[in-house]
Amino acid sequence: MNKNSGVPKKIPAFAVKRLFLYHRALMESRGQEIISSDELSRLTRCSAAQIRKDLTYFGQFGTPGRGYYLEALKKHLTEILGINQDWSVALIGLGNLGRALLTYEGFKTQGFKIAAVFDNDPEKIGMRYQGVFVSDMSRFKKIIQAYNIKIAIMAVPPTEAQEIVNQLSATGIEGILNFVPYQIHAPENIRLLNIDMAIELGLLSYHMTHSESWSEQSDLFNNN
Amino acid sequence: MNKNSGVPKKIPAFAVKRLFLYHRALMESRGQEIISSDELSRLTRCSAAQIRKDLTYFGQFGTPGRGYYLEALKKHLTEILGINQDWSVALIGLGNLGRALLTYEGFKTQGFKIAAVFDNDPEKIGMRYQGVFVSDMSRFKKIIQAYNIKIAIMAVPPTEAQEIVNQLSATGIEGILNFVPYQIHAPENIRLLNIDMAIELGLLSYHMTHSESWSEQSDLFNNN
DNA sequence: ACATCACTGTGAAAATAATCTCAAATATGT
DNA sequence: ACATATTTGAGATTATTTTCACAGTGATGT
Repeated sequence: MNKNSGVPKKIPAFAVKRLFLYHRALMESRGQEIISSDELSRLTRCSAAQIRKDLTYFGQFGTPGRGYYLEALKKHLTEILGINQDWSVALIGLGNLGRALLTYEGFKTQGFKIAAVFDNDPEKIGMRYQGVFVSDMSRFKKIIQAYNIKIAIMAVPPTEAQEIVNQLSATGIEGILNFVPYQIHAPENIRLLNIDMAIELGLLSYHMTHSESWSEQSDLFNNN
Repeated sequence: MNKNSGVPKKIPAFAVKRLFLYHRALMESRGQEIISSDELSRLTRCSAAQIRKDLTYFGQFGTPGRGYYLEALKKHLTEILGINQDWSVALIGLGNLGRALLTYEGFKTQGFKIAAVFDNDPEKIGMRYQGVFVSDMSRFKKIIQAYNIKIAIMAVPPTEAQEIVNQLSATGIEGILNFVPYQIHAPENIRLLNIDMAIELGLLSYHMTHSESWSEQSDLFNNN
């Protein structure tokens, strides 16, 4: 029926997130030709059945009686998740968090490269950090289009965030990874994904004090 | 039936996460006595019905025909989420990300205070950063117990992460907010919550290139 | 006092996601 | 060539979460 025929219709949002987890676990695995869903289950703490089902949303990659060929599966996941292609991203805001994100190794390994940095501090504009030139925010459009940037990482003070998102709308940016702990409203043409570290910490503490009423295998704790 | 009778049995994990969102939106609201689920819906992009249902997991806070008294609801959420109490947390790893987390304002506003910092760089040990003393990791137990710390934020190199988690097990730490992009296995007595910034970025790019096959109102994008 | 309006709280229905099961497929050993 | 052991793939089942729809409730105006 659905043997690799393009992209199937309904893929659970969570399945994709888990696929990234599987991918990472596979990348950490070395020196074996084959890996079974059961082994991968132990590595990721996802059930073997779930792993198999998640994979079948995208095709048939396994060999019954054997398992999955490690390198082949890595390759498939890399393609499915789009990690094979490189992305140029813009970093907006070069405060403490911004500087940390600029040097963050994790982005590079997934093909993300910070190609442009924006700030509105005159002291920083014109400087280079980690080899990347810092531009004034008034030059958003020109630079984002010049580098064909589709994704922005936002780490600015809360008061500035909404205005920046509004401005980004006209630049060709299609997605924003937002670290600003403030409720932002994104225009239609932009996808906004929030990482709120304070909320995560709050969630952890809530969970610690209320573990009884919370299913042990909560998604929040397995898939994040 | 279940009128404030302690904590109800089954609360969806996501409901709690959304409660944090509601709380933040309320904190950003000023100058009105009452707010309706409909107004809060516009602020948070969660449906009004969902807001009402989420709230009723914890009690009845509204007034039919009116809405919710803003200050009273803030207070209730603050209590439910445990934001009224202060938490001392430990920061492990004082690299670029660690330093950014040390100065992150978002934690403070939710009652989290970084009371101890650990690193194994001799250059940093013994120094003060942001007024907090940096200790050697060999002194985990003593310091964590002295400050009655229950939560650790981990931002160390991937190779060290698992070993540190193993060590934390004996210190009284009950929860870890992990920023290390590596599959960590936590012992029974520790709750591990991962924030993988690279995966989030990957998820965003996947979503951008596959928006058709993805429900617009995906949880991953609304509740994070 | 009564009618009207507005909005909550909640059971029921729908949608979504996870788990269970097992037939089918493949390798391995005899 | 056949029996056995293993593991996938996927339909069926179960569980969970969200949405729907409206009865019930408090406020307001006449």
